[in-house]
Amino acid sequence: MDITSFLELQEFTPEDAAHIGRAFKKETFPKGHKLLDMDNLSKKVFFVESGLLRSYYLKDTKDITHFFFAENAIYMPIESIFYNKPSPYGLEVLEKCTVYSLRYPEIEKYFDKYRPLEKMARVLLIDVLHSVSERLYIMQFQSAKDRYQSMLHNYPNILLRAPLGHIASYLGITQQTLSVIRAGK
Amino acid sequence: MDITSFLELQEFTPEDAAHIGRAFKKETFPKGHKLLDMDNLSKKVFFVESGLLRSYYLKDTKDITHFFFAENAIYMPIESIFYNKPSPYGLEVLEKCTVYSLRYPEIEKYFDKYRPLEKMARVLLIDVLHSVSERLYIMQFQSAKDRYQSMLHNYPNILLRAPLGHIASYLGITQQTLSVIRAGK
DNA sequence: CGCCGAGTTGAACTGAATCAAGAAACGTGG
DNA sequence: CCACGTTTCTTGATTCAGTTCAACTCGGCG
Repeated sequence: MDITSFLELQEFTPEDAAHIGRAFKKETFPKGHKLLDMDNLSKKVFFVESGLLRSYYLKDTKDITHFFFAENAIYMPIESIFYNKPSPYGLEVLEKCTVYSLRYPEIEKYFDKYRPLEKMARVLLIDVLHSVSERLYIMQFQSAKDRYQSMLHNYPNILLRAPLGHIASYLGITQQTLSVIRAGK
Repeated sequence: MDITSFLELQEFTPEDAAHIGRAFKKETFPKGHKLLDMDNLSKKVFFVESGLLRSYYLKDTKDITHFFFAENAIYMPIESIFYNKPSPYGLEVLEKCTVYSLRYPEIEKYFDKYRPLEKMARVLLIDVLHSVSERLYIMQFQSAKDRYQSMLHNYPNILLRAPLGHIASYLGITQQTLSVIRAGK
């Protein structure tokens, strides 16, 4: 879905949606491309039209997947945007993707003119909080197998599209363990 | 610290701080008192002047501490406030406490009149997001001993004030394990 | 004095990590 | 289209951190 259609679903009139949508830059990137490096300060907000991405970081020397972003997902580096600090997370393309991007300060300028935008920003923040809270719960109490089941339930499509190693680190288990689980008992 | 003094630290003029502060209800509760029951819908926002509280929920039949709240902390049931759903968390007094409370919809009414309030609400949300993210990281990668050390570093005072069982469930380990860790070696 | 909740300690068990190979799939160039 | 290296995935043996279960200690308090 393109960004204008997406905005139309968020209480914006078609005209406003089109106008805001035009402010974003549309780009296409190949598999393997790094949209953001780790420990970089960028205030860009990304909207994914198609494809698959992941945010990641290094724990000791291990590459850990922090989150996956597929169609219609939004990624924003909270640290950099609101605290003006480098974000520990990099952003990498797993499947050739088309994304829209715009720096947050530019978006902020539209807040006064387009009222639903500010609400949308807050809802987005709460959604992120929500998914992190859910993740915390899953990590704290579920066994490796249960975590896999949770993911199967919440993001079945990603399971089919992302490499096993990335999924394992996202779930906080080793690739070997995930392989065993997937083999089913 | 009383709520008016707290607000004065947040970009409010003393007059505005006093005015907003007066809208809150100040109450004192004894140890053991339940301010909120589990699975209840309440939109109250709490500011802790003194004492210690914890939010908690039941996992299977086990009582799990979700978070501790001490002096100057703010608690708000995000689920109920923003999604109008019952919150799974209860709120219990661990040490006799004095708290201020006001329903979120009332606070919202002040948004237009007192501009910094909206920003404060957002900063608060981001702070919560921050602490949950940090917690997720700790849970995902730190050993039981490291988690204890993290808590010793981040909230040394709570370690001294809360019962061991509550701290253990907060850290996602059993009381026995925590006891062993604390014994050092 | 004996009870009660809170904390400690130890033995046996277990889920998942680690280490170590090997099998499959994938893509790139000849 | 095949050959080769690289990346991805599977499988098994061993090890270890943390759980569970169960008994025991300690300090209040009726």
